[in-house]
Amino acid sequence: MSRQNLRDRIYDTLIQRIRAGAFGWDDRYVDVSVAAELGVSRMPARDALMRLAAEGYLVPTTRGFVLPRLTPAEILEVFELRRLLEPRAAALAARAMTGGVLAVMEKAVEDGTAAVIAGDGPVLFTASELFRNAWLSVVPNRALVQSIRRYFVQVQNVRLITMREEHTLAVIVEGQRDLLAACRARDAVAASDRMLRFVIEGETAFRRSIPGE
Amino acid sequence: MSRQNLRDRIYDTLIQRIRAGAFGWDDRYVDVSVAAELGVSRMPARDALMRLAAEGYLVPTTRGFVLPRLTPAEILEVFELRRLLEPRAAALAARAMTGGVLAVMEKAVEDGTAAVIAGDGPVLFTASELFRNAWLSVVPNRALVQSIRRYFVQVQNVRLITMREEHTLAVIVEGQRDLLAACRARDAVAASDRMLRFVIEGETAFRRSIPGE
DNA sequence: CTGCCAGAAAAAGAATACATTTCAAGAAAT
DNA sequence: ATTTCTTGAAATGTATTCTTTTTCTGGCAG
Repeated sequence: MSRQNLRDRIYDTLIQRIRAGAFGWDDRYVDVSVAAELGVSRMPARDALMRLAAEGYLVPTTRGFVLPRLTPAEILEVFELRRLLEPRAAALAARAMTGGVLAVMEKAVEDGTAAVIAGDGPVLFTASELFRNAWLSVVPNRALVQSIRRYFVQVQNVRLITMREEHTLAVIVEGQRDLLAACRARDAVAASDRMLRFVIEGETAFRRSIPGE
Repeated sequence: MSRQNLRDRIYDTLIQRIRAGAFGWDDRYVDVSVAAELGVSRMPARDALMRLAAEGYLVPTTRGFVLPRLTPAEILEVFELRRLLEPRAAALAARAMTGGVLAVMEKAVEDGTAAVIAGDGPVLFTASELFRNAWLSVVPNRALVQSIRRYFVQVQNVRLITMREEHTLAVIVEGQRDLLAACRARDAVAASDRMLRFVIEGETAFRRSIPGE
């Protein structure tokens, strides 16, 4: 769905890169560079960057836009948010689940399972994103989904760290499989419970990975 | 707090107007007009307007920026978010409450009480905002606070509607008074419960105000 | 009288040019 | 050798101008 105006096209391009993890912590986005690379003038690039900053995906510095560097404490704050929002969202999704979305989720779980066996973190990362986008798409509360999406970039950044451990990979796919089962059964309660457990497991794994804790 | 760059100054000016209700439902903000009025060029005005749009204060149309017209369904979605987040936030605030913030809250409740007696909606509106900003400022979870702040613009828009009823005004101040008491006692449980009740009361009042429901 | 089409005007999108700020590297002085 | 000041490059902020898109209006035809 290519939009008409350059601003949104550049926004889409950049956010894809950020989500894909193609953008490092030491890299900087500068409007002129982005504009030159994508063959437009500064203004659309600037608009896109400022929008990304307003949404929390980037932070503006006096020397380019960079990824927000989160302290462990801030990441734990996000986990608290996840505990509050995602169980409910999963419950709503399970209740409103459709066959088409279910199929997408099944495919993602299959790919994720294969990735775990192969020990391939990046592939599992992509599959997780597909899985998540699938069930979020049927949640009948746009405000709730938007809130979840807003912080989820940061969740992905954390995953890139914690997913280096063998055990974590298995936990992720296991959670997805159970959530899929709950959605297939339209069981909102089971979906809620499993999602809460999933978030807590993620938090536990993260706490383990903090050096000084 | 006069910022350095024009963009933020204009942003502050416009958001004040919006919050004060000085901007009507049929009015439009156009960058050239704003720029001419405030004596700057189009770009800072444009940046400010786009930021306001990104934050949900305005919606961009092909003929200027206007106030968002939320459907009742969308507003109810926000109420669901509030039920999920605000009780927890209130609990955290009560536990972490400080004397200085408590004083601000007390002052806001006093002003609000006077406003209810005088039947002055706008003054209560301002007092509510002060009250809310006060307790939010001590919540030790910035991600949570940010999520709440993001949707709160829409809450305020709803309040401007529902606060026309006499009864609603009293309910708001009553809720604030109880919440203040819970915070003073550092009682997180009471704060959580009262906040949940408060949100539900607001939702109920709103449902009543919907014509076709 | 009504409906449709064309043209004008208004507003946003985009590009370019100009100004200001900030960081950092290097030189000079202590 | 270290610190501080100067200077310049890099990046952001602001302004102006041109282009594109959309809407409103007026006139013409059915």
